[in-house]
Amino acid sequence: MRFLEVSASASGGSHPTSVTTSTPKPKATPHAASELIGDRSSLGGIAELVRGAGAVALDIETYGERKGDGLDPWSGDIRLLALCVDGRQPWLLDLRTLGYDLGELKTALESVEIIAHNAKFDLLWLRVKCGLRAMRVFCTLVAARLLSAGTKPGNDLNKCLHRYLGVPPAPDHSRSDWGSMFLIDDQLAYAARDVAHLHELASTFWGEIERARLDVVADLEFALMPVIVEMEMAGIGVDKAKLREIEAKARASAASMASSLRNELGLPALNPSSPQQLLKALAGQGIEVADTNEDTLKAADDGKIIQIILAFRGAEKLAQQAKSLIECVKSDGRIHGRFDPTGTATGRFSSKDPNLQNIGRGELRSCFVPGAGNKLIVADYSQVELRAAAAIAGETKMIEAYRNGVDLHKQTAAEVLGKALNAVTKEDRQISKSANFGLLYGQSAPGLVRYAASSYGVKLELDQAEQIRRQFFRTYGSLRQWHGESRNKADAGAREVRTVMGRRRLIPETASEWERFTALVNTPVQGGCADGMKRALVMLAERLPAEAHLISTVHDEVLVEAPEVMAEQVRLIVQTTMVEAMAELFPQVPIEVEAGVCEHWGEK
DNA sequence: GCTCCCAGCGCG
DNA sequence: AAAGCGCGCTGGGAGC
Repeated sequence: MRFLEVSASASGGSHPTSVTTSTPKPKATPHAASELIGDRSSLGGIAELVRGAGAVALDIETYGERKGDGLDPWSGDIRLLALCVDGRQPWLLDLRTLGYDLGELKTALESVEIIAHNAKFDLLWLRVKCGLRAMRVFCTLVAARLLSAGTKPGNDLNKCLHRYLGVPPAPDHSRSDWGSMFLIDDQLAYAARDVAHLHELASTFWGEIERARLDVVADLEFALMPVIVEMEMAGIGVDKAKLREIEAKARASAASMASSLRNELGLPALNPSSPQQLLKALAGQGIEVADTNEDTLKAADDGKIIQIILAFRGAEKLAQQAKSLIECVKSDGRIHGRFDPTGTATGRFSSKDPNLQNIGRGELRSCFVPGAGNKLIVADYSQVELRAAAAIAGETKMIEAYRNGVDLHKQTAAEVLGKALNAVTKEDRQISKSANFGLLYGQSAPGLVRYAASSYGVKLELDQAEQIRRQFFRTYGSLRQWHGESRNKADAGAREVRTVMGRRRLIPETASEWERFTALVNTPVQGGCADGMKRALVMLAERLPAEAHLISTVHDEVLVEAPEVMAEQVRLIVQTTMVEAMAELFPQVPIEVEAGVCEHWGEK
């Protein structure tokens, strides 16, 4: 199958670590003797040995003022670069003495496979500080996560070394002071130990990956890693002044809502951000509710207080998000959020610092803008999870609709409500939209009522919802059959589920039958689409002109920044590449991508 | 003063 | 009997 070849050029298809079993294993000796290298004349020799080895284990230690958890290459510095080729003692390079120009060593590192635990972290720093562009990567953290997806065994290096190689845990010095004039022996021993076992760990992992038939998806993840490093380094431009305006406005609005709330309730000390206090205050007004979340409040709407509470929350959330975005802007005026391709159980990305995958769809998105002379290309898959589900279940009725260019939500409305296609109202379509997305993953009738209300503002009676649900599965019989099979597997105690690419999610022994069922129907769809998106990103990195950059991705959406003069050309590349990448995983169903050239993210 | 968990909510 | 899934961030509040 062609999709097996996606990473061929990037990761080489074969891993040196997997064929080194004939060469002597690294001697896991103590490393107290490791000394710091601060002399540039050593770099050439090290480069030569690295080049000859074909693969090098790598780890860095960083320092600088950290806000909260974070330390990033735009405010911090690399102190130590630890390298190790198989069978030799590690080298500890003092970059504070050597500087960031690695000379021949840079090109050597770019020509070999780099083995690291959480390689994306190290590679981002080395990319920003030293200009290093890794070509081939083996990340032992990614391997560990692919093997353990769906469970939480703890995948930090200590735990992996212990679990897979039986190496006893050692004290963690990663957060010690790496900026001081002299590093103590414990620090050096720690840095050396971390890289010393990586060849053996990678070799063991590759065996496990192949045994679990996760090699295809591992190759994809490894090929993706340098692409994500480039994306994080590029970052995304923001209009800071506009963000400040939004924050100020939202904050003022929240304050005014809060005070009118205190007035209405006669509670001058009320903190409307406290669900506890709110619950009590509402009870005082005769409004008895189980909790204060949005759906519950809407259901108990008195026409006055509830409205103010919701308005307060909306304004508060907006102010918060704007504020945290402003704080995330680095010295280059851009936001360099983190994307974690193996941050979820299903294979989707997670995103943090800031989370760029939950930015409100309102005015906030218009603050994300291209740099001078550039445009944004904003592209997203159209209803991709529904298409994937149709392909997986073999639901010809849906597939035919897509092939014929029929509006699927409208068709579902017509079928489910027993109307003619041209008699379907806007509200009918909205109901069907929530049915399509919710029922797909096992949503019940009461769940459908809630979902329709909160996501689409559609009021639905329970018996209506039950009717819709029945009719939905009567219409889409193959979908019902797929659910039935999944139900049977769940009842039989299924312990894993896979995407078409072979990505695996383990189902814990302790999972209930219901949890098994939802994992069984959800993962192939969500994870399968994630696989397709990741293939698209790798292919895009190869196809985009050098002046264009991937800058963000949100599950089914991609943002690219490109010079205005080539924006249209880039738009076309993005669109066709995304379609191609996904279609190869789900060839049964047409895949569609909408892509536009935009002045800001909110423009769609 | 710090750490941890929960409720609530933003997105796909 | 009843049940959509997947995330990260924030403030409140409890506990140390």
